Amino acid sequence: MRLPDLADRQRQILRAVIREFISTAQPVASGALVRRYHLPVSPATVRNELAELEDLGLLTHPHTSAGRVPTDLGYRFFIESLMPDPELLPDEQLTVSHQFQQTQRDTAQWLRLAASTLARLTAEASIVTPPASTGTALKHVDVVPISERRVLIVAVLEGGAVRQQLLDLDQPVTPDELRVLGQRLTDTQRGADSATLSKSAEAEHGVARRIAQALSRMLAETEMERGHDVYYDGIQNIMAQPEFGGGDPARLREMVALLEDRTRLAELLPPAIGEGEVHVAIGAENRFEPLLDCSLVFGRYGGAGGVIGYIGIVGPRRMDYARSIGAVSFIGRLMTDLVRVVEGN
Amino acid sequence: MRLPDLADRQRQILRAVIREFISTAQPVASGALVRRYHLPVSPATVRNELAELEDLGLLTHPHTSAGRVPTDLGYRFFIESLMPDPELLPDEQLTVSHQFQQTQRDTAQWLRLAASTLARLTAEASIVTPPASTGTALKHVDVVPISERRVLIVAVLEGGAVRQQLLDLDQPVTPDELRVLGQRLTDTQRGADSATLSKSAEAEHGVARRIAQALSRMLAETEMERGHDVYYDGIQNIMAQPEFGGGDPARLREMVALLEDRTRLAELLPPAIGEGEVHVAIGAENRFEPLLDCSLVFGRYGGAGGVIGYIGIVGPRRMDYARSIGAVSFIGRLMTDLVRVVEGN
DNA sequence: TTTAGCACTCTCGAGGGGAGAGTGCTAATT
DNA sequence: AATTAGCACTCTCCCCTCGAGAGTGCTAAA
Repeated sequence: MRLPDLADRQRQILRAVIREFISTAQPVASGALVRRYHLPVSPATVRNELAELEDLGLLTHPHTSAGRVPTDLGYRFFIESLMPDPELLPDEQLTVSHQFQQTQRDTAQWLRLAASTLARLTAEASIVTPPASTGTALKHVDVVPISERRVLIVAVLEGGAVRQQLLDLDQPVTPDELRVLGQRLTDTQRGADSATLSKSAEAEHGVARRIAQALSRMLAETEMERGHDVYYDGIQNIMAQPEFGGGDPARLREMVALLEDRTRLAELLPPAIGEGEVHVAIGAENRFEPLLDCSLVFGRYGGAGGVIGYIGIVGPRRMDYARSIGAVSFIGRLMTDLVRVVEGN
Repeated sequence: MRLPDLADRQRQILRAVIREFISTAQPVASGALVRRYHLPVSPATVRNELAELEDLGLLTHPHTSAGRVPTDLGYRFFIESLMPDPELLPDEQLTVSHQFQQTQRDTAQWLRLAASTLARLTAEASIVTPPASTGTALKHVDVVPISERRVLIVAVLEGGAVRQQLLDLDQPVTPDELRVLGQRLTDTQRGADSATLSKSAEAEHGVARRIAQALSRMLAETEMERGHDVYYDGIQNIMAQPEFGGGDPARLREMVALLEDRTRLAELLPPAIGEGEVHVAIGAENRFEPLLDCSLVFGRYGGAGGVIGYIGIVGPRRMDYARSIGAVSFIGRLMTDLVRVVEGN
């Protein structure tokens, strides 16, 4: 749908309506508009303009004698050409950066922090997926003795993720043997995916074979698992929104169910986002029925080494898009930097 | 408060009231009781008994012409002496055990699985804390080269947890040197806590010192952090409960806020639970105001090596206590086994 | 001790204004 | 031609009432 051209005054009025509705959650009346935005015209004039904006499909009426409410198209217009600069304030950026630097350099913690920061900044619910390399390749293997016949296999993946698994052996092995074995596997299997490893395992014997097989399984699970450990936070924020609190509690429950179901959650992500872009899906643009009254603001992070993840927020359509886009964009850049550091370049 | 003695018929009626209220969420009437539980007496007789149970403090009246509702004491009595065997069904136990065995042997995954299983089994919200050893002692150190001047320190702790951290070095180091260094640190520092390590670090020089300091910091953060990565699941379940859906949405929001705030969440846990016990806090027995209408069912797992964690569920007072206790107890035993396996004995 | 009968109480939902808010239209004004 | 004042009209929301229904407590009989 092409966005219409608007006269200056109409743009000004549309912007005011959306601002007002975002902050009050109530249909906006012509009188209130004149009063609060000091428009140099009378309510009657504003009403005429509002009627025209409605004809253009940018606003609606809940009922005859109610104020105006933005439509999906109205929000879209706002985002495309009325919205203020969405960048976060410099001191906010600084504070957030600091928090990330102070956190232990551990991927899981960064993801948790990203989710909670995003939720706090925007006062919406946030979603963060772990960085997943398209290949999930092996980077380093370590075999740690736990007891005489039990070892802990630690695999470091390209994306910086660390996977570990216990393995019971059928014969005792010395720590030295294990160290050598880990070294050899690291040297020969660096960059392998689960299929390659599975093939290599057949050329091995005894303990080495068991371990190679275990590694292959670990990689396979990691490859499958992408999207299964999504981080989310700020459910309380969407519960605080008047449109959900006052309305149908079942609808709200479905939304939370969607967030809690990690397998469905992955499908929420828009099919393809370019690097550094932020994608906004408003209301009915979403595929999921429980989210018809919601908007998603999503971004992608990472990218250089094929390792990417998604971050985003979910909130009511009536959301502060400038702030949301600014926060998603900023945290996305931060996460991209972190992924680069972990990747080591 | 001491629990009163009851005649057989009163016990039977109290049990029926609680069962009925648990399944319908509506005040229970004398007539319905007679009809549905085939009591061999008339509603009038039941009414007399109900009045007496009310005098004993086990039931209440929302208003004059409403049915009976259990009090906290009533639930307590039910749990202590009316409840059926809380053990899960054998085939349920089998299914759950299987799921745990099929999962990758990784602590974080187990915790996630425990939380989601608990939520699914009980249809309530679940909380699971990671196993935390009282000492958080070091078990194994590995230093993985990432690039010429950047290493990944991997520390395996007694509880089976694996912590990793990136470190930038001021001089290049070869992979062989790192392997030797990791080996030496593992040998000399096994069992150390953050304070011990910090002292040892002062005796080291150059790269080894930097790494020992980093290790100390990692341990310190892990020691502090206990309770900061609590797992929870099943928020949608409590949202589906009629007492919350129909009532005050703000109350529900506060509950979710409590669950999402990991620092406060840790305080929820009852001060001391014995090994294998399951503790039930009903309604007003909770310290937190938003949970006055809720019950907690909590258990402890682990224990042998001083490594313990907590699992539990949160739901409305009107909860299927037998099932909840059975589920918490069973998953607790499962987790205890897993911790023992990870500890290696 | 149990039970039938009955008056009494309380909730809940439907129905009925009245107040208030806001629009759309028309006609006057700039 | 654009703007505005004035006004009728519409729709929601809240409060009130009232009757139906459910369930109890009490009394007196079995």
